Amino acid sequence: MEGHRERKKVRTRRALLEAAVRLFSERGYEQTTVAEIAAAADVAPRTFFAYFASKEDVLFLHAEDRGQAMLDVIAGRKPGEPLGDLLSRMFEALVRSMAEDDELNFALSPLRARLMFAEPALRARGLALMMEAQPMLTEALCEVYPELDPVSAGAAVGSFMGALTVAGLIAQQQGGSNEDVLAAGRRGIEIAVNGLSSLDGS
Amino acid sequence: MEGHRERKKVRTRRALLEAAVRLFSERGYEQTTVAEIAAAADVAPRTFFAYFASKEDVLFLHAEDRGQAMLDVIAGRKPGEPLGDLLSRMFEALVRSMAEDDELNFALSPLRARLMFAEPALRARGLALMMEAQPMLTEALCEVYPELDPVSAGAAVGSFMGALTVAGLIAQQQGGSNEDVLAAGRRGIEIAVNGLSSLDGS
DNA sequence: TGCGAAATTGCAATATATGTATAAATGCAT
DNA sequence: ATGCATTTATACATATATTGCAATTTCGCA
Repeated sequence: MEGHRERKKVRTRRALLEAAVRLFSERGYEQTTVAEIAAAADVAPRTFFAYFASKEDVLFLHAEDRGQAMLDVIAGRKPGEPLGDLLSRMFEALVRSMAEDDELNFALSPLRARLMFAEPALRARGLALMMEAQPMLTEALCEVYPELDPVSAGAAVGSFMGALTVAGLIAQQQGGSNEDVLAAGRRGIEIAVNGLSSLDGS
Repeated sequence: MEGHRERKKVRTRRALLEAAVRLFSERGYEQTTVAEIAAAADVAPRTFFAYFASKEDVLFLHAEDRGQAMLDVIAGRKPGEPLGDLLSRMFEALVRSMAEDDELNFALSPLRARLMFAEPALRARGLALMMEAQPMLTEALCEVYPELDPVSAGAAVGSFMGALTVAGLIAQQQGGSNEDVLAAGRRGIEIAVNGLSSLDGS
């Protein structure tokens, strides 16, 4: 990866990324144009699209890595490990992967979280990414739980991801901190594992 | 609703709708432009946006009605009714609402399902609509289950919707018929209600 | 018939995104 | 170092969605 060329590419990418994040922070996502990002990074507007497929993509880097992190956990199911345990481990791996996420050293995650809450376009994109991952997770799950039919495996993945996502979303909407959101996610997992019926008699 | 004016508006809306659906079927969603839809409906391109807020909107009519149908079921919780029973009734109401959905008489749902499977933009939109509804459902649930904290209620909604959605999605990806998809959704509900742990010992 | 409201339209403008061709920068072999 | 090949950056052009505004047409009704 040595060479002037590679280093310059990294520098340009970083410049675009920093410019985008700064402008998004200052003026909001919709109010920032690709042309402005390019200008702030001192490149031509067209060049932006050589580095990022779309304006949204700036905020969703390494999404595949996170999917892969989840798949890895599933593939490493311990013998006889119950579904809930495995999926809980998967969640913790996801959190860890997100914490290490930042391509560069400044914190992208908080901004993304803030913007995803405010900008419908970004919320939709985040959801879509998560949803697209679920059939893959389902397939992986079927392989390590051969007794599971695909529909049931899909239901398991959907129930799990849905519970932790919406629980986290509610916590965030109530003004919770990152830790609160995380705790809500874990609470969601618990409920998904034990079933909704476990909420009745409490 | 009498009057030449109203009738003409309905006719124009219908013409746009039919043209859009036909063109989407023939060439796909991305390959169809708003200008073409307008031309096929014999109106000016600008007029399209007087009837539909966006190109996507053509395929997501009455989404609020379906959300309302679900909210109505929640608000009508029978005394002491368990969470799972209520949510199952909600699902059946949703299915019924979707069956009655078509604004006009031709079947929009199968096309929408097919296109949502093929076109990422539409998939994202459908997901977003569903996700946006979940906090509302959560709030409604909290009102009729006062002992439920918001995060748990959110987890319940998310688990439920996630399970039925992904189970249905998997069934569809496996080439299932509409009935198969519906059955998968019910199976997903069952799993969400009983909990993922119920899948272990089977 | 003619007035006022509503619908339709045309035109302009902005933004994302993509294709294409050209120019510039860079790596490499000689 | 020089020249060639490859990559990168850029300028230009284009397609499309979407919105604002003004003009115009159409319609309902007094």
